[in-house]
Amino acid sequence: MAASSRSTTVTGVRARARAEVRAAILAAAADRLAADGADALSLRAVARDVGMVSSAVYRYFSSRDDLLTALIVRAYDSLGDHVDACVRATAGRPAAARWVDAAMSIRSWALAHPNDYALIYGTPIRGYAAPDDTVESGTRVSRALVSIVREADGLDPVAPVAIGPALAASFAALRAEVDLDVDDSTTLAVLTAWTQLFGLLTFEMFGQTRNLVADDEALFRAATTSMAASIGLRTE
Amino acid sequence: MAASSRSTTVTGVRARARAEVRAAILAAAADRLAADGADALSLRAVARDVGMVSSAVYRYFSSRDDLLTALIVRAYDSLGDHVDACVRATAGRPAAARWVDAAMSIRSWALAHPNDYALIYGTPIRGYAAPDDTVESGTRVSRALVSIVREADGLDPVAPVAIGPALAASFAALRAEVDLDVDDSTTLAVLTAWTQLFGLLTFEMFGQTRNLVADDEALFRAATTSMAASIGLRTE
DNA sequence: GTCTATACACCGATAGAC
DNA sequence: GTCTATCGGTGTATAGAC
Repeated sequence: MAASSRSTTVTGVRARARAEVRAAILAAAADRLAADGADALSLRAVARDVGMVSSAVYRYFSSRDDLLTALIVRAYDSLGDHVDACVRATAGRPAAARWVDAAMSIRSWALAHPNDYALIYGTPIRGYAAPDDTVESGTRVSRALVSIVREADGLDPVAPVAIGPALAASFAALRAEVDLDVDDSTTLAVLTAWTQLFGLLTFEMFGQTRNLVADDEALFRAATTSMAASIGLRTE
Repeated sequence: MAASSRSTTVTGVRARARAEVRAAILAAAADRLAADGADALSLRAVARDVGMVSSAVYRYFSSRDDLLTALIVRAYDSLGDHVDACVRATAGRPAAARWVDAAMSIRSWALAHPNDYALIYGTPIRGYAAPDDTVESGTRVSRALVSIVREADGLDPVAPVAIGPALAASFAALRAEVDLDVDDSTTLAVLTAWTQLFGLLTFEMFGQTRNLVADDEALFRAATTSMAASIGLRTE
């Protein structure tokens, strides 16, 4: 009799209830994260918020790190959605402007979700190796930026840079991975622009540029505009 | 009689003993930091290492944050010494090579002291506003990089970039602060190269570039070489 | 002044009753 | 699957011995 209740319908219901509780826990954890930051995210506090006892949460997330991993994926997807929407909305416009717009949209997301930004681009959690789950979500932003280069209506040639054969091989594999057809110097320029974008943004988010300039947004716009030019993206 | 012992000599001895205990605690904390990272740095563990009870440590550091602040200053100075030595050692050589060498020395320091790097360039400590003590030590690296530009034997002109009047005013103040005499476009190029350097390094240190290229050092060298050129630093 | 001892309120995690 | 109880750990604070 007990065995007969193990139908797919019942397990389906159970699985759904389980997924709902999991989602509720995750939502509460996201609220805590936004309010207090990842450091202060306590599994017990999350449990209290959803009306459970702390040990019950362990049925849904095997550890605090597991919960954080889910929050990382959630944050990556949130940023990915944000940037994808921006890139889609600017389709057809000049590539240089699209690059700057995408950069500005990343910045606006970061300013709106500072603790999420810190979670994914800040110091990794101690003894924590990002599971494969996070990799796919994590590359969405890079792919969105690359798509702007790919869809550009012609690229101005960039100043040639000496690149060794080993690095050139890595670049070729990278281009195949993201379906981009440019030369090595442009590949380097894209990578450089990418790291510059997040370097400046991370500096701003983490206070390294405090009192550097009066208007952080203006600096960010100028810097990303400059980097768009260095890739060879055209302004019209 | 008790009052007579309050001579400057005695307080001098006391102050010295106090400084020595403080230094011992700080050294133990630095060891813990290097071994386990800032997250896991516990005041109690440090106290055990130096043979004290946790509450006794509070006589020397008013809180865990206070101890972390001292470690931040220590890390900034360690990096500052490292880069200063590199910049001094390359005096007279072509500016582009000096820039790349300085960048490589920053990277080698980061690789040798990953937890110190995370402490100063990673996610800020929760609810922690860097005291003024850390600012002076924190700017040493930037000043070292700027000195390479300042001492360059002529700069190639950089592509002009449109910069608004407000940002130009900030740039002028910045140049006065670091004693650098270049135009606005070059100022932006220096800032961009600076953020690119730390952006790529942070990406590497925090695992964001894992599986991106086979040789991270080669990428770093190529990227910083490219940025040196974008500043107009000459190769001979 | 410096240290010990102790207390408080948390935390992540686990064992085991129901 | 959810609960209570518990363990060993933490930062922080205070009282009091020397």
